[in-house]
Parts: sequence; structure tokens; C-alpha cells
Amino acid sequence: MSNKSVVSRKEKAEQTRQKIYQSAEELFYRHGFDEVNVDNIVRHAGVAKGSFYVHFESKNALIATLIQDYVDRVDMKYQSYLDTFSPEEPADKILLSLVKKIAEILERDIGVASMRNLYRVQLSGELDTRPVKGYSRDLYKMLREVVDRGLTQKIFHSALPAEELTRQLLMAYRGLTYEWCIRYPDYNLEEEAVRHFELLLKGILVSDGDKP
Amino acid sequence: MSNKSVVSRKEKAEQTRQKIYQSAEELFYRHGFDEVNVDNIVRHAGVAKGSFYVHFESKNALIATLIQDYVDRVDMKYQSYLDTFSPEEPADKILLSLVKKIAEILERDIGVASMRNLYRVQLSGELDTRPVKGYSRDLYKMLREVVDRGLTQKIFHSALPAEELTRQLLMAYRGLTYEWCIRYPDYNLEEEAVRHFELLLKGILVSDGDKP
Amino acid sequence: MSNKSVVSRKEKAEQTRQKIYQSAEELFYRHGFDEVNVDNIVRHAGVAKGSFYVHFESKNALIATLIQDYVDRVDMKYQSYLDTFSPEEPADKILLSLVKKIAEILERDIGVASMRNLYRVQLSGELDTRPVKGYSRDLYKMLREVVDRGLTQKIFHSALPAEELTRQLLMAYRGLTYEWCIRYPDYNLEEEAVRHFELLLKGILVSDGDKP
Amino acid sequence: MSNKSVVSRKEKAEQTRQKIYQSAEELFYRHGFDEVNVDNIVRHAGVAKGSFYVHFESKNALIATLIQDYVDRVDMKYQSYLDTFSPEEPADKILLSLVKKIAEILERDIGVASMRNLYRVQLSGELDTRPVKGYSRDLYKMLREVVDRGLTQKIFHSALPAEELTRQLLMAYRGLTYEWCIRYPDYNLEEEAVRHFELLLKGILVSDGDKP
DNA sequence: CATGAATGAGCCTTCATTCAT
DNA sequence: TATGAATGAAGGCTCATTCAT
Repeated sequence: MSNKSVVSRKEKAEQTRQKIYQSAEELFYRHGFDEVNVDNIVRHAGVAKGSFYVHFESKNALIATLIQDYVDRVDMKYQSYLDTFSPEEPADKILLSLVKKIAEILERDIGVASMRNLYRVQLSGELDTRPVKGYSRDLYKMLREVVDRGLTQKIFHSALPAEELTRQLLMAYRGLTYEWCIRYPDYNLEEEAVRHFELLLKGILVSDGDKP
Repeated sequence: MSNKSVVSRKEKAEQTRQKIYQSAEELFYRHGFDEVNVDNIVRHAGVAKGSFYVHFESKNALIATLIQDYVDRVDMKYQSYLDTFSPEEPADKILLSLVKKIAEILERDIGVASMRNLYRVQLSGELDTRPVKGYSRDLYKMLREVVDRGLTQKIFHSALPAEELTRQLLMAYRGLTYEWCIRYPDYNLEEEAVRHFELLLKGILVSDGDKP
Repeated sequence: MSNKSVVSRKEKAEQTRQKIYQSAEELFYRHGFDEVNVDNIVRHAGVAKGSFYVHFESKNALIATLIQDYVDRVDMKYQSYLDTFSPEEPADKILLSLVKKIAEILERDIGVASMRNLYRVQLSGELDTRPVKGYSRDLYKMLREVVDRGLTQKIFHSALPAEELTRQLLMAYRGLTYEWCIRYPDYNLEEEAVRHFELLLKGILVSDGDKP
Repeated sequence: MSNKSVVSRKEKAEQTRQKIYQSAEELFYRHGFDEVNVDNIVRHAGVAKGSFYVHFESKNALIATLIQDYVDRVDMKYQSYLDTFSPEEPADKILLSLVKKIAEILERDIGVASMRNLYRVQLSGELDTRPVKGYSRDLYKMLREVVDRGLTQKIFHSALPAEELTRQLLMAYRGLTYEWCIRYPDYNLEEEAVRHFELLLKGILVSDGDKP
């Protein structure tokens, strides 16, 4: 009999949690983790301060959750992306597509501010950044697959082991993202990423083949 | 006659300043800017709190000074470095040498912690990071010179304009440095930097020249 | 049903606020705004320092509130006072009554110390003293009404415009109050005020009418 | 033999003292006693902080000296003023002249800011304001003399005892001055003072003599 | 006398967290 | 669950005064 009311209570609780969560997200997004306090969040959410601690263990716990969710969100988006390419598709084209796709997701679904926060947290060494590392791992896997395709297709150098090459690509992407964070809005991630990976693909030196 | 005593007073003051400066540096180095407070610093330096404000305008001002000094320290070291190479020296070799040299300086004279702080500050957007940008500008100039040499020597692609190519290299280096910051101590900057720039130089794609 | 508990919580909060408010009032009263700090106040109130900032935005905000309240307290008392006099009542008598009444309120409901604080704040030019000016405005209106009555009754000089005359009276009252502040307790405001206004009413010069 | 150098040292010392004194005066004038600190003063004076304490016991002592000097300065100016009037001169004219003269001195030689400071100090009750009271005493004496003349000339009421009447005038002047302090620059002391004393002289009530 | 570095108590304010209702 | 008052440890900074040179 009290079933209905229990459900509605649960629903309401979830709504409160959402209000807090979304307010936190928005405020953190705009001002950074350190610059936003619990008061700001609950005020923005229109709930009491106590409610915050009903739904989240602490401010840091909320941040951790938020980060985890960023990462998950990205995952969901590009998880199946590679499968859309046929095995014959040249790896370099796939790589550029992927690079572009990731940039798109970062720009559209995550946003600079969130990334900025992410990097800051990561540098501070406080907080649990395992999810971020997981994210890297996923990214790594994807890049690795492309690298493997490239090697199989024999259109990538074999000088470096696949694992090593992938690490380099991953790092390059992190560099691009960091640059985006500190240069925004004077930096078009997608464009720059593509350009940089083209450079990485072709190299800088005049190859023998280019010679007359 | 009072010269000596004046000097000695100034010296003592300088000593105090140094005690504070070095304490701050060490503590910031170990725990980050946000985690160290003025009390910690003066206690570590063995001086009164007021003395801090005799020598530094504020905590932030000290941090700014510290950063400026990081940057200056780098400057002084690599400024004349390029001149040691003859104009005939192949640009790719110079580039790798430079990359190595910079890594050395970062690892030995600046240290991860300082860089970490630098990046955090930069991401936070607070504080005046113009010196850091100045540093980037210097780095840019050096890389640019190498790029110009490479183009003159016709051993670098001319596809990308020199300016653009240099930007890419600079960004790549920043990416490497950031990676070092978050991976330390499991990351050998020098080694990774060289490897990455070799990749950048040669590219990933199998060039026509490599074909049988 | 939770109504009661909510009320009691609100009541408790109000009690805390009152404890702080009254402690502040008493301490400010005894020692002046500058000489009393937030610590003194909360210690006297027996609450935590943080509680101060739960109820008041800042020390200055509390002072502003206090001042506003001084002023309001006066307002409420003399607002309807004039209405008790019939239009036939001679204006000079009304004026003396009013002067007396105001003195009473100042002495009994506000107190020297509060007025002293008020004047200090006003002289310092910091803080928002608009309420005080509002208070002056109200006082002005009352005096103005009496002046108008006097002019209508043709028992006041018409040499000065009503507005000007009122200003002079207001200023005289402010002078009396200031004197009270710095002479207290050797100054009976009520008595002095009446005497001074009698002087103002009759003037100092021997009038023609007084001549034999 | 060291005579000359001793003199020059004394002179120099006096110069230093003067620099501090004048800087303090100017800064206090502009910003008030509380808002100016010893650092501000010595910086403005171009001397070392230590020098301040060579010449003045403390900040408060300097303020006290300053106040004493304000008062003395006024004294010197109007001390002999009354003597310029012949005994036949009507007391009401003398009074208005005196009132004007005082206003002139206050406006030109003391300045609002100094008066403002004076009043604040007086209200705070800290610091030694005996000189100010002395000033009042002198002012009292002068007003008293005019009152006595007026009574002798039989052009002033005898209703109030001379002493009492003088007190009222003094207080009125203080009121005017206070008003000037808080209204400045929208308040012309001289003009207002004259107008107010005219009112005081003639009174507000229609006198019998004015009747047709 | 002059100097200016050194002192340290004091001040206002912030904020994550707790807990009784 | 929801509330919001209460907490108290920090934290950055100011400033009159002292004192060795």
C-alpha cells in the first residue's frame, strides 16, 4: 500500500540528487572545482546543504563521480566507432577520422572547462583519477587497433613496436588536448588535431620518395 | 665606514628573503601551491609571519616570482645553446640535440614538481602567467631557428609554413612535458622526448623511399 | 505536524541571531565599532565564530543593520506624534514639545553610545549611511510641518523661506545631539534642547516690542 | 669646533621631523587617522620607519600633537581679533563678524578633513582631546566677551545668564561645524554660519515689535 | 640621529562537514 | 530523506612597535 509513496519518494530523492549533480556539473564547468563550494552548488540546485551530504559523501566524492561520468560518457560515444570501418580502409584515414571524432566529442560532449578541471585534478595528485586513467586505457586500445591495422596493412613503419607507437600517439593527443585547454578559445581542437596527426603520419623530413 | 654594516644588514635581509624563498620553493615543490600556506613557509624558514610580508607582497606574488624564476633559469641555460652548432650541421640532428638539452634542463634544473605547479597555475587561469608565455616564446624562437635551418637545408618538408610547423613542434614538446608531469617517476622525459621527435621527424607512414 | 519543529528550529536560529545581535550592540555600545571585533562578539554571545557569518554577511553589514535599526526605532516612536496636536495648537509650543519628545527618545531608546557610533560612522564616510540620511529626512518633514503651521498661524517670521528655516532647525538639533554625545553624562539633552530652541524661537536681540 | 656640525645635525633632525609631520598632516587630512598608517607616512615623507619613532613617541602621540597644533593655529589667528572692534561697535555686528571670521579660519586654515578627524577622535573617546577642549574654552571666552558687550549695550536679552547664553552660542557653532563636516562640499560654512546666527539673534517668533 | 628588517598579535572571512529536528 | 543552523579550524594579510647596525 505504501508502495506507491515509496516509489515516489525514491523518485523525488533521485530528482534531488540530479539537481545537485547537474548544478555541480554546471558550476564546476564554469568555474573549476576549487572555485565552487558546496554552498554555491546547493543554492544553485535550490536544495538544502544537508541534502548534499545525503546524496554525496563529500565534495571530493562528487567530483570523483563527475569525472567517472565524463569518462563513461566518452566511452559510450566512441566505443563502437571503429567498427564502422571496413578492414580494408587504410589505417591512416581511420586514424585521422578517429582523431577528428575524438576532438568532436571533447569539444561537444565534455567541453574545455571539464577537461581543464580534469587536468588540474590530475596534476594536483589529490583525488582519485583512476577513471581518467581508464579513459586513457580505452583511448589507448582504440589507437592500438588502428596502429595494428596500419602495421598489418604495411602502411605504418615497423621500426617502433606497436605498443610504443601507440603510446606516442596517445601522448600526442594528450598534448593537443592540454594545448586546447590553455589556449581556448583561440584553438580549434579538431583542426589542430588533424593537422598534427597528419604531420605525425608523414613526418617532417624529406623522404627519399619525395626526392626528384 | 658604515658601508660594511650596511652591507651586512642588507646581506642579512637577503638571507631572510632566501630562507623564505627556499622554504617556499621546497614546500611548494613537495605539496603544491594550494596545499602550502604562509604559516607553513615561515615556520619552515624559522622567521616571523610578518617577515614574509616584508619580503613578498603576497603569497601569490611569491608564486609569481617563483614561476618567473623557473622560466629565467631555463632561459639562461639554453639561450646560447644553438650557437654551438655550425650552420652546416643537419637540422634534424640539431633538433634532437635541442630536444634532449631541454629535457635535461627540465629534469635537472626545474624539476617535475615545479613544472607541475606551473601547469596547474596555467590551467587555473589565476595568477599572471605571462612569464610562462614568454618562456614559450623563447622556446618557439629556438625551434623556429632550427626549422628555418631545416628548410634552408631542404631537409624539412616545405608543405607546412615554417611558422605552422614550429607551432606543432612546440605543442608536441608541451605534450611531452605534461605527460612527464603526470607520469613521473615512471617517465624518462629525455628518452621519450627524443623518441617522439624522431617519430615526428620521420613520420609514421611508410614513405615511397622506404618501398623496395 | 512538522510545523512545530520547524518553528522551533527557526526560533532557535532567531535566538542565536539575537544573541549575536545583542552582544554586538552591547559591546559596540560600550567600546565603539572599531574596538570590538567579531571574536569579542561571538565569545560574548557564546556561539561559534562561524555562526556569526550564518546570520550576518560581515561585521560591517551587522553595523549597518544596527544603524538601520536605531533609525527605525526612532521612526516608529515619533511618526504619529504630531497628529496628537490640534491645528490650533500654537506652533512654538508644538515645536518645544517635539524637541522634548525627540530628546526623550534619543536618551531612552537609542542611547548616547549608539548615537556616538552613528556619528563616528557618518564622519568616517565608510559604510552606507543612507538610513541615517533617511532618518534626517523624516525629522526634516516633521520640523517642516511645524514650521508650516507656525507660518500659517503667522507666529513665525516669514523672512526665511520655510524650507530654509527648517534646515536651520534640523541642524541645530544635530548640534545639540552631537554635544550630548561628547559631553555625556554631563549634559542633559532634553533640558538643553528645550532651552536652545527657546532661544531660537525668541532670538537674542532685544526686540522692539521688548523696549519700554 | 663641532659646533657647526651639531647645529647642522639639529637642523637636519628638525627637517626630518618636519617632513614626517607634514606628510602625516597631509595624509591624515586626506584620509583620516585610522586610514593612514605609519608606513604611509614615512613613505610619503621619504624617511625610514625608524625615524618616525625617533621623533614621535607613537602614532597616537603624533595625532595628539597635530590636534594641539590645529588648536594653537586657530588661537593665534583670532586671538587678537576682538580687539579690533571699538567698544561702541554693536555686539550683534561683532558677533556676526566673529562668526564669519571663525568660519573663514576653519575653512582656510584647518580644513574639513582635519575637523572631521578631530570630531571622530573626540567621539571615539580614545586619545587625549584636552587641547580641543582648550580650543572650546578660548572660543567660549571670545563669545562670552561679545555676549557681555551685548548685555552691557543692552541689545541682548538678559533673560538668560551670560554664561548660559554663551554656551548656547558655542554649541550652535559646534553644530554648524559638524554639519559642515558631514555635508562638505555641499555646505558653505561661512554662509550658513552667518545665516544661523542671524536667526539666533533675531529669533523665530514674530516679536511684538514686528506687529503692526 | 637614521635606518629598515623583524616581529607577532590581531583581524576578518571562508568552508567542508555535522547533527538535531 | 530533507533541512539549515552550528561549528571551528584554517588562511591571508595588516600594522604599530622594537632594535641592532
